[in-house]
Formats: sequence, structure tokens, C-alpha cells
Amino acid sequence: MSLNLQEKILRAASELFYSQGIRATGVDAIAKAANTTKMSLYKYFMSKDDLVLAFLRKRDEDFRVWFVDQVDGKADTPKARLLAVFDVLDEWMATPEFRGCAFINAAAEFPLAGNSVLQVSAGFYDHFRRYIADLAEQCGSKSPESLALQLSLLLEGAIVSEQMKRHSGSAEQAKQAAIILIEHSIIDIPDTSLPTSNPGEQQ
Amino acid sequence: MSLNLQEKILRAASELFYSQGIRATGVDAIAKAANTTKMSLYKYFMSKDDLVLAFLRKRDEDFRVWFVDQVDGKADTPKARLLAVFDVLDEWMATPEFRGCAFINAAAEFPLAGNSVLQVSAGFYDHFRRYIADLAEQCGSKSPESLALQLSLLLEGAIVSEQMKRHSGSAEQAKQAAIILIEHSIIDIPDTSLPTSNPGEQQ
DNA sequence: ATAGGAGTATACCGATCGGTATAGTCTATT
DNA sequence: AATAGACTATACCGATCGGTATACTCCTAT
Repeated sequence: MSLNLQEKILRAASELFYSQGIRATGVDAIAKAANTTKMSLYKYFMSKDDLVLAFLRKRDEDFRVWFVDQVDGKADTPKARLLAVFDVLDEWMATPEFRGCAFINAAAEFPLAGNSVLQVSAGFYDHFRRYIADLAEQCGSKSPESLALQLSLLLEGAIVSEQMKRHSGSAEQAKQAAIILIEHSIIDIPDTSLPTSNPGEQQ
Repeated sequence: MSLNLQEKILRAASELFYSQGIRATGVDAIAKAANTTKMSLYKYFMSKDDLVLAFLRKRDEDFRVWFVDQVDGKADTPKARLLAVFDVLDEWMATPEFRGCAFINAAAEFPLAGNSVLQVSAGFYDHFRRYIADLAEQCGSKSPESLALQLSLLLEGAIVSEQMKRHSGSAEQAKQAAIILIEHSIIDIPDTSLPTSNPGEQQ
């Protein structure tokens, strides 16, 4: 009934993992939250680790789709979208459920080097940076990859900053910084000691 | 013998908390790592939570002192120090023990709103930003607070980025961005008005 | 009608969790 | 020599952890 039991379990787990932390969430609590039993849970997921990875992989997909949709709905030129990213960020962080970035949090909870959790988390930000880099390229950035990395640093920084202390204006400052960096990356500015290994084309 | 037993326990706990995560570290493991017993541990610390807070508070003090020392040793003008911050960051991140920021990680593990862990973590970055803001003011920034927040966003972003994926050049890009932001904040430029969503005139 | 699969209910497993009780060892001071 | 306090050793507590075994109730497809 209602919906796929597997999906119900995954949803319940996702909500608990994100709101309370992964290690702090037991499988009993997940089963109860999904209105089912551990037996069914283990029918669809080999182990808790398996469930954790399913959570992260789904979130990887869902969150990026949601985010891009939000950005696209706010602006329609590449440059405006690059800035709209920070407006979406701001709105997301104002949400009462906001509890930081699920991937950053997961990485903090599973620090072992080769961990799958770490890999999925890194993958998320790879994808995200690619999205930013594409936008950067479309608005004529001289170094889209660099700009994308810089902007994503601001974004990640704002997230963790807001996580530790709410409503401290992280998103606004991140946007202000982004404006400067974007302009600087687009406009032809010679100096400011930023060679960025740009061969030729200088003049 | 050797040194204060209390301090030995705290040291062992700190190392385990940072390298493996707080929730992943049991008190038995701490006692064993400190070459003592749980009984002694509970003589000096009321509870594990107490030990966690002691860890964070000590790290708050120690890390900032260490960081400022490192920066001071690298440069002696405010502006140069503002940039040296990112060199110290880079060296720290290259360390094999690097596992991200203890406070960001702790905040990820203890997400409940009023949690003491969250408060100590927020306090750390308040102090840190004050340090940056002082440097910013000394080099004639027009808005030291804004610049300090922006730079600290870059810094925190670089930390979590490096945590998820090592050696991806986060610190270098953070520094490049910092150079631009610092110059922009010092040089006499009207204001950081939005070039794109500019509603109209700007006196 | 009946067999099989989906899902439930519940009890259990060994291990570990944070934390405590009790008894004993050691050393320094008196 | 006696005492006291710091520290150890060890066993224990109830609770919870991730995970499993068994038996049950359904519903559906043949």
C-alpha cells in the first residue's frame, strides 16, 4: 500500500540520518519511523551501511536536481544564475530543517580514508562544481574551473558557518564575495597578482 | 607519573575524537589509549560529554594559538599575514593527520539546536573571525567585518573540500580568491553593488 | 483451494555502549 | 609501621547496537 515499502524505509532513514546524524540513528528507530520492522528493512537493504549509501546516493541526485531547478527558476542568463545560486543557498539555509550539508556531515562521521561515504560525498561536490563551471564558462569566465572551485568554497563555507551559528549572514557575504570574484574572472583585469597560469592571450 | 593523568586522558581522547570521530570513539578505547582504566577516567571527567567538551575547549585555545603563531612566523605586515593564513592552511591540510576541522566535525555529529558542542564550535569561529577582522582593519579594509567573514568562508570551505577529497588545490584557490577580495576591500572602490540586478542609480 | 510471496511480530544473538561497584596495589607522608 | 590517597583490575549494570531466526498473517495468482 501507500508506496513502495523500500522507498518508505529509505525516506524514513534519510530524514533521520539528516536530522540527527547517521551514527546517532539506529536501525530500530528507522524501522519504527517507517512503520515497519527490522526484518523488512533487512529484506531491502543488506546492512545499515548499504542503507547509508542508498541515502547519500539518492540525496546526491535529488538535491542537485532540486537545486538546479531552483536556480533556473530564479534567473535565465548564466551570469544571473551564478548569482542566483547564492539566493537559493540563502533560502535553503533559512529553512527550519536545515542542518548543514548531508555530505559534509557524512564525511565528518566517516573519516576513514577509502570509505565509500567519503567517495559519494566527494562525487557530489564534483558534480556540483561541474555545474558551476559550466555556468562560469557560459558567461565568459577566463578560468571557469578556478572560478567554480572558488565559488564552491564560498558555498561550502557558508553552509558550515550557518550550521554552527544560524542567521549570521553567511549567504549574503558569500554572495558579495561571489560578485567580486565573478566580475574579476570575467572582466579583463591585468594585475592583482593573479596569473592563473594563463598562457598567451594576455594582450 | 609521566604527566598529569588527567591530561594524559584528555590527550588520548582528543587524538581519538579527532581521528575517528566522537561518536565512533568509546570510553573503553580512550582509557586503553591513555594506558589507564575507565575508573580513573571517570574520576577526572564526570561523563563522556564532559570529556568531549574538555576536548573542544582545549582545542579551541590550542589551535588558535598554534595558528596565529604559524602566521606570525611567516609574515609581519597585516596584509601579508592575511595571505599567510592560507599558506598555513595549506600546510596544515597537507599533514597526514589532517581530518578536517574538529569543530565542524563535532557540529556535524551533534546537531541538536542548543547543544554545548555547537556553542563551543561557534565560539571558535567567532574568535577566529575576530582575529581575521583585526588583521583586515590593520590593513585598511573598508569593511573589516565583511572581509573577515568572506575570508573565513573561503577557509572553512577549503577545509571541508579538502576533507572530502585530498589534494584538490582548495587552499591555493582559496588564496587566489582571498587576494582578489582583499584588494577589492582595500582599494577605493564605491561599493559592492550588484552589477546584474542593479535596480537603478547608485549615488 | 492452495501455494507462495510480502510483510509482521517477537524473541533472540553477541557485542558494545556509557557508567559503576568493589577490592586491591602502590607510594608518599606522618 | 600506619594511614591515606592515587591508581589499577575486574566484574558488573541496564541499555542499545547491528543483525538474525522463527513463526505468523495476509493477499494474490494459479
